[in-house]
Parts: sequence; C-alpha cells; structure tokens
Amino acid sequence: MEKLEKNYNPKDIEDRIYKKWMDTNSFVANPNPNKKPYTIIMPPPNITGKLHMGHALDISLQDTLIRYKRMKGFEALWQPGTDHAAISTEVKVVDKLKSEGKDKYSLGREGFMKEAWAWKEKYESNIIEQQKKMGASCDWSKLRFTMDEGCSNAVLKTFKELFDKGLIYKGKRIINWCPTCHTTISDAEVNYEEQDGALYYVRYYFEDKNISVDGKNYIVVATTRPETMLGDTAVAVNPDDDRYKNIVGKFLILPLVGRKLEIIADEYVDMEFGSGFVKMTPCHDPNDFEVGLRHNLEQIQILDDDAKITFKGSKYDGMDRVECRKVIVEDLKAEGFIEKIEPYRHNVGTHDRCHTNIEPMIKDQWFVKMEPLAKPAIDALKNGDLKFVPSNFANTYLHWLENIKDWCISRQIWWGHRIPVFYCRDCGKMTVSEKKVTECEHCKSKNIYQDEDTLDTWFSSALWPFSTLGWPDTNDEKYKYFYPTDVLVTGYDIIFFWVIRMVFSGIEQTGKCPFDEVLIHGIVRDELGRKMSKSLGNGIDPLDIINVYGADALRLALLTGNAPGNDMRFYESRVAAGRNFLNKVWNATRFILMNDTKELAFDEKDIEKRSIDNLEDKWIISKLNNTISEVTNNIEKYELGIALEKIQKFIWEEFCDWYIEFKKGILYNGTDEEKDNAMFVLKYVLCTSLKLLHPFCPFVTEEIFGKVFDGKLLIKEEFPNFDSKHSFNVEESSLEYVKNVISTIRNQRSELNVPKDKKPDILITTGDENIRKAYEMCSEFIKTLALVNDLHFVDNVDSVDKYISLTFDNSNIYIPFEELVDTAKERQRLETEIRKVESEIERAKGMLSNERFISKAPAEKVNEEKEKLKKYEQMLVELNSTLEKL
RNA sequence: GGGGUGUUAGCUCAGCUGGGAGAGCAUCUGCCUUACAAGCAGGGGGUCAUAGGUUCGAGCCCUAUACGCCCCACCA
Repeated sequence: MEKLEKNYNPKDIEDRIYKKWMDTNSFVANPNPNKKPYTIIMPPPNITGKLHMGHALDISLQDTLIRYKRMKGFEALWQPGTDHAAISTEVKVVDKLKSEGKDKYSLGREGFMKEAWAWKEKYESNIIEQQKKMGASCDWSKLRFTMDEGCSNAVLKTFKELFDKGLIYKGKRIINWCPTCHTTISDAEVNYEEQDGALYYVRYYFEDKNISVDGKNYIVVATTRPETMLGDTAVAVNPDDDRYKNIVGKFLILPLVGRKLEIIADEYVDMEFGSGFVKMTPCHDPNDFEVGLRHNLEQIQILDDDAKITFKGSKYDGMDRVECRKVIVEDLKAEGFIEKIEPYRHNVGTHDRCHTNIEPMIKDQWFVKMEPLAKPAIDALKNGDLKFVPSNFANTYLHWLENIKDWCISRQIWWGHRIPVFYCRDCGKMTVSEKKVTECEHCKSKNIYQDEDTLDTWFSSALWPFSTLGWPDTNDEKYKYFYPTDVLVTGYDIIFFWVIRMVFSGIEQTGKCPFDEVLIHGIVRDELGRKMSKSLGNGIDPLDIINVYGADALRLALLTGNAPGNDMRFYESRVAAGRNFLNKVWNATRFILMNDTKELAFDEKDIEKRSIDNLEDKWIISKLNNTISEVTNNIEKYELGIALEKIQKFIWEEFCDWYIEFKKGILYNGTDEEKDNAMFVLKYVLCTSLKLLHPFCPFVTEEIFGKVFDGKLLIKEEFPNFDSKHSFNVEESSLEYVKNVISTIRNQRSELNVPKDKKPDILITTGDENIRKAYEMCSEFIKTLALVNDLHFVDNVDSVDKYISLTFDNSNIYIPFEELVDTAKERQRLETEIRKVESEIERAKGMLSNERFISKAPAEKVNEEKEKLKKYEQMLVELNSTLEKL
C-alpha cells in the first residue's frame, strides 16, 4: 500500500480525482425504476461572468446535498446549464465590438447574433471549468443552455399558450426605459438609489387673471424634474383639500410653453407635501400616467429613446435631459417663474445592470398578466406544496406575489428569444406561432414581418426546471422521472426574479410546483461585511483560494457555521482552519497506513462477524453510530453547518485525540491478534468517517479512500446508516468517565507544573464495581495519557497531605506529588471544589423542593435532578472528608 | 409607509420542537511526545441588547424600548 506524504496537498489530487469521477460516469443520472429520483436544478450561471463566492457557496450546498442523496441510494440528478443573460451579454458583446471598432447596427441582427454565439461558446466553457474546480458533481452529459433548441421550444410553446389564454397581451403602458441599454426593463430590474437633487418650486399662472389663491394669481408646483414640464397636461390637487376646492376645473398656463392646463382633483395628491399642487406628466411618471388614465389627460411624449428632449419647434428639442434641466431652470428664473429652489435628496430609479437613471415612458410592449398566475403560486405555498427553508422567506414570497403588477417581457435587444409574433402589413393583424410563419393567418398575405423584440431573460429562466428535463415533450423519460424536482438552492436576492417566476410558470405549464422546497442562502460578504463587488474591488476569487488551500477547504469554510438564509463574512483564516482539519484527516490516515504493516485485507462488513470486545472499541463505534444518526438528521433538515460541525468534532476530538491515542499502546506493543483487531476498528472508523465527510469534502475523502481501500470509489459507496446493534451506552459512559479522569489528572499536572518524567503511582478508592472495572480496563490509557506509573486500589487513604486528591462520581484519586504539594493551596483548591459542588446541590435541591416542578416537569427531568443531587451529595461528603484530613 | 431580520466570548458566528451557554480565529501556559507545529496538552474569557410577561423552567415563546441591517413601496 502506498504511504502518504507528510502533509495534505490538494493541488496534486483534485484535478486527478475529478477526472476519475468523470471517467467513471459517476455524476450521470438516468431514469431508473429501481431507484427513487432526487433532482436539483442548478441555477444557471450567466455566460458573462466568472465564478464568484456566491456561486462557490451555491455549489457547495448543492453538491453536498446531491452527493449525500446519491450515497443514500437515490438516482440523484444535478442538472447543470448556463443562462444567456440577455441584456448583460448584449452589453458585453457590444463593448467587445466597440473595442474592435465595430458596432452592432453595422453588423446587423444576424451578424451580431453570430458574434454573441461565439461569445457564448467561449465564456460558457470558462464558467463550467470553474464549477468543476469546486468539485461540482453535475451530470455534464445533460448540460443545457437557456437558448438551446429545447429551451427555445419551451419558450415558444409557453408564449403561445399564455397568449391564447389571454395571459400575454400587448399594450401601451408606462414602462421603465433604460436610455443606455435602449430597452425596457421590468419593475424588478429597477433599483432605487438615493441621489442629491433639488426641489424646484415653479409658478403656474391662472389663465383668468381674475382668479387668485391667497391673493396671488398663480399657484406653485414643486418638482424634482423641471424639464418634464414640457409634457405637463394638467395640475392636480387633492379633492379634499379645502384650500383649493373652488379652483378645481379652472385653467393655468404652463410657463415657457403656454399650454392650457386644467386643475383636476385626484386622491393621489398628498395635501401635506409641498404646496399641495402636483404637475401631471402622464408620459414620464408612472403615477401621473395612472392619474392621466382616470382623467383622460392628454399624453405628450417629450423624451426620445436616448432620453433627449423631443419638443418640436422649441430650442429644447434635441437637448440631453440633464442639459435641458439646467436651461429650463435658467429660463424659468429669467422670467420670474421660480419661487424657490431647495436641495433635496430623493430616490431615483436606476437600471440594475448599468446604473443609468431609468426613464418612465409610454411604449407599446408585451406583458404577462400576473394576477391569474400569482394566485395558484400563492396557494402552492399556503397548502404546503412549496416550502421555504428557512420558512420566514415565505413572507417575502407572498408579499411580492400579493402585490404583483403585470410583467413587461419585451426587450429591445437582439440577444434572446425573439418574440414569436408576426404582423401583417396588409390586414394589420398579428399571428402568434411557435413555428416560423410565412403567411398571415387572417388574410393569407405573405407580406408579414416578425416582432423585432426579444423576451426578458427571466422568461426562459422561469421554465428552467422543466425545459431542461425535456418539456414540452411530456413523454420525455427524464421529465416523467425527475420532474418535479426536489429542492431549489438559491440566494434570497433572486426570490423575486426567479423563484416566483419558476413557481407560477411551472404550475401553469406543467400543473405542478417545480420543486418541493427552496433552500435559501445568504450573501457572502467581505471581512468588513460589505457585499463583494467589482466597483469596490473587494471580491475574492474562489479560484485563488482553491489554488492555495484546495476546493475542499473552501467548501468547509463556506459551509461550517453557516445557517440557511443568513449572510456570512468570508475570512481566509476560516479556509486555513478547514485546510488544517483536512490535514488532520490526512494524517490520521497516514498514521493508520504506517502501522498497517501486514496490509491486511479489509472488509467493513466484517464488523458484524468480529467480536468487538474492547471498551474503547465499543465506545468509538457507539460514538460513531450516534454521529451517523445525528448527522443524517441534520442534513435532512438542511442543517449542513451543524452536520459538518459534528463530523469534524467526531473525527478530530473523539477519533484522533482519544481513540488513536488509546490504540498506540497496542499498535506498538500488542500481540499480533491485538494489532489486527485494532487495525480493523481503526480502518472501520476511518472508512465510515470518510463516507460521512465525503459530501462536504469530496476530493480529499475520495483520494484517501482510494489509497486505503484499494482504489474503490467513495462517491459510489453507501452513506452510513445508524445501526442499533452498534450502540453501546454502558461502555460509552464508562469510557467517558475515564476520559474525564485523564483530563482532570492532566489538568492538575499542568497547574502544578509537574515535569513530564514524574510518573506517580496513584491511589484509587471506589465502592462501585463498574467504576473499578472501568479503571482496570483503561489502566494502560491512564498510565500513558495521564503520565501515571501505576494504579492501586485502596480502601482508604488516611494521610492526604502529600497528595493531590481528585473526587469523581463514586471514586477518588490520590496522587502523591509529595514535595510539589502546597498544603495551603491544596486546601484552597478543595474549598473551591466544595463551593462548586455545594452550589450544584443547592440548585438541584431548589428545583426538587419546588412542588410545581415535581408535578409539572416531565418525570424524566425530575429523575435527572434527583440523580444529580445524589451524585453531588456523595461528592461533597468525599471532598469534606479529604479536607478534614489535610 | 409596509414587511423581514439581527443584537450570544476580544473578532466572526452556531445554538435543532424551551430543560445546566458552543465553535473557529485571537489570547495565555507548557511541549519539536516517532500521524499531524497546518500539531499536542492545559487555561482564561459571556447577568445571551434593555424592561416587562408567559412557564416548574427562557438565549430560545409573547409585548415594548434602543441601536443595526435587508427587502418592498416611493411624496411630486
């Protein structure tokens, strides 16, 4: 058998192991009637980006779950793929063209698409390679792309069906326009940013010079965007505003323009704000648009697609919106229309991709009618078909759905799914079809053209859980077997964008909620708690971390102590800690291999045949068994951080710090039979521990497993199961007792600075047969680990002044440290001990004398307290007696 | 304005259905003990934000307060 290097070095092994998994088709999942399916659909990363810490966390969680389920005997499919990321990609490709001196319009639609596909080919493979570095065990043979043929078919079919049901419509609505990207965006893509601006108070004079308010023949409107006054078509007041009731219906003259504006009354106006008058610009403000519909106001568009002013016949025509604001304000000032200007900080909508201020505009766009779709999605949550982990995110989900507005799905870009609508130049009607149409379905004219727009990128993402599994072919074996999927793992930041849309699309198209559970994770932040971002330059590249510490260590850092839904800060020191743990596992293995001189054949199933007699063997097997049970429970509840903590604690503390130390005696000096037995249990525990750890740290565990167990593949092994035959409660507590004895002796040695070579003969008194047996069985451990020469059982110790006395539950130990013992200090120590025990007694007594505790608390708890009281009372007697003898 | 969430050791965070406060890092002491110094052994350090309440019993449940964060809506 190979020996291991002294230290674990991930670099040498990770790529090799990954290749091994690929070569053995270990990630491939196919419909299998003999197994239960388990499916996770990977959130498709954008083809624009590279792997960041958020992905790393996402992958760590999903890969752990999928590997666990695979080992649990499920046909576990982790479906990978990438997203075309419509606007993001288009922007990047446009930038790339620009750097080459080209632009998209001169290339034309077809030429541009060619460029974009080339981009996709290049960047898709990048991100996939990076996912592989993380150890992602996706079924790469099923790799999909949101714009591949299958996904495109799904998009077309969905569009057509929704249209036929009247759930997709085209209409002139106020939408969010990004002047940089030259496209509409949905409400969800608008971010509000606080910006410094000003509140301009502008005088609008009455048309009729005889009308006045407060003795003035003008009113004052407050606005943050004076340039939009060019599109004003009314001024509104609140109908309950007593100050202005009598002027509703009167007319004002728009400054600089001269347009007649009616004063209208609408609930929308807040009487408290500003002067109580609001200028109405229906074309460039969503609220004004709504008011405008109620009052039939004229719509005057004053901005073009570049957000330049379009106002024919005026000097403002063609000005940029920012420039125009300055000029208009100057003009207003010059003509005495400005009452005052106040600095004002307010929220401005910006595009989440490019941060340009968005412009509300009225345009003819495609929308999805949300109300009928939202309802079943709300029901799915309420009736339990859909669960969130942690559950509080259900509120976010519901709140969003209950307040949902229609979804603008058309985009004025080229990279994406082209809207399958064809217009007839002859009859003017449209034809919606999944297939390419060459003639109008109404008048049979061939003079038709396709809608120029493409669909919002989330339209195809919404179908991802089933479009990747073969839908719309409902007879596809994958679809029938793997759909609906089991759990969706994603960050809380895209619940609105994605989770909601998958749920309502899934229910609408397939009749089923696309997943049973949604596991939500938080954001990975930097050490200062800031979001990692390009602009701050505080991002940490997962690949840099992997290069230094390995993917397993990174996974550990991301998974330990992380609770679902919570943000976490990334500390490199945590990765180092993870690496240290893996080195520990590595070295435990190394130790076992070094002592495996006979290279005995090992079959873990022999555990059933062998007689495991030693106390420490039963203890470790029992401990391991409990760990299996707890860890399984934790993983099933998505408590991966807790599960991992328990595995680490078992391996490091119980197995390495205690069990291996216990076994050294036998390995160095035991008989052949003893050595063989020891080697078996060591390998058994190692083998089982590796299985427990594998879903979390796949690379190292696979590497080690292969070395110890003759090249067997760990990924294909069964996850350990709890077995009641492996529970040895009595032996477990006996050995815990001895551990406590050893620790206590070590503690005293340390406190007294006892030199290592001073190995005393200790005296033990106990009236308990079982405890005496435990001491006897573990005498070698006590000798080597507590540095004791020998153990002597005595009935009584009369003179204790040269001893350190240690009192345990039903036993005492006297250590003759002689000249090292300072009687005064020893007395003090005992007194402290006594006070501690006394307070315990007091506590237990207090509880037990509380009648309501006795009557109301579970009997189990009451007994527990009684036992404790007995134990501590007995210890107190012993301690007092020792103190008296001093 | 609405909703969510946090306040636990010096730092970052766990703490499952309420039953004697944990981890990692940091720190202190002693060890290069032939698996591992990326290590071993031992130690110190917390009125679990505050005030009430429910309960035999509260870090955990309820109410209020303070400070913080996030999301949604967005007042021109």
